[in-house]
Amino acid sequence: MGGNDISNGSTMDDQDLCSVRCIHADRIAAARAGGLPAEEYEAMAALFKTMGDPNRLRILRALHDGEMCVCDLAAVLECSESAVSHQLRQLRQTALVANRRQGQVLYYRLNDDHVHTLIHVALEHVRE
Amino acid sequence: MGGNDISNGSTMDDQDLCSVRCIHADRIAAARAGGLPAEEYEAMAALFKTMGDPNRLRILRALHDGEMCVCDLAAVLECSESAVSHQLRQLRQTALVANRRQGQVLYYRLNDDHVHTLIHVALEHVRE
DNA sequence: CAAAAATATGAAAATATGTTCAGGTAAACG
DNA sequence: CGTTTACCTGAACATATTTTCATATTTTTG
Repeated sequence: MGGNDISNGSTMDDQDLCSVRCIHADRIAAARAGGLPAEEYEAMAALFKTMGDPNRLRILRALHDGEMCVCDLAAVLECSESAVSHQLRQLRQTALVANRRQGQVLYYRLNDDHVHTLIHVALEHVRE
Repeated sequence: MGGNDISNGSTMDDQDLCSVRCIHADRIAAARAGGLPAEEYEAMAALFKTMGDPNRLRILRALHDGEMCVCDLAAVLECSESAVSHQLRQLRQTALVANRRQGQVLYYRLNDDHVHTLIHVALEHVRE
């Protein structure tokens, strides 16, 4: 931590704010160059974080079969409607679900096919 | 909440622990029947939760180009090696990364192709 | 074999997340 | 038009997560 310089053995066209010990400067530079913009990491993290809860996954799986209203989902998950509503908000904010009003009832549905794919791949990974 | 019975209009072969208001008993029963075992929701949630952090996503993206050691990753993420090590443990526990020892250095790599697919689909979703 | 280097680990502190509780909207229906 | 029904929202509490700091472990090197 004593201001140790990096063991630079190649070109570093990016800014070299590397104030810690470095072994492979080339790969570090490459990884920095190939990195995504910060907003995309944030947006993807928000998406995955939203899917990182068993109850929200249950909601998504239930909606896979067709649209459902809030109290239906509460019944499926066996929890309060308020809890479901809070979770649906997160799912809405990450564009995983959308809703449609019919009279007093709001019907929720999956927003697109990405959800199916994500759950399918995750299941494959988990089951191996 | 006063012990209201469900508006049952179809067969409910499962146990009916539905003590809350229900509108569409058919869909509730269907969703319950089509549900996955609890462990699979838990495992998938653990997977997505692990991917639900910008820094861990940066690690995964960096490893996409090839294996890296801990201090390299710390340099890329511009954070402490201890923090990286803690995050790598989570990534190991969800089988997203694996490592290989060469002398003093541990080289980390992506464990399988699921990671690529998940990140690819998530990016698509986020960018639309 | 002792010292150095790379990484792992445990505990503590700061922050984030999920649920419940108690109201608050918006639409329908008498 | 007021009441009912379905849903939303904010605050508060409990729990989980992330980072830092100090220390342990593992492998090389002199």
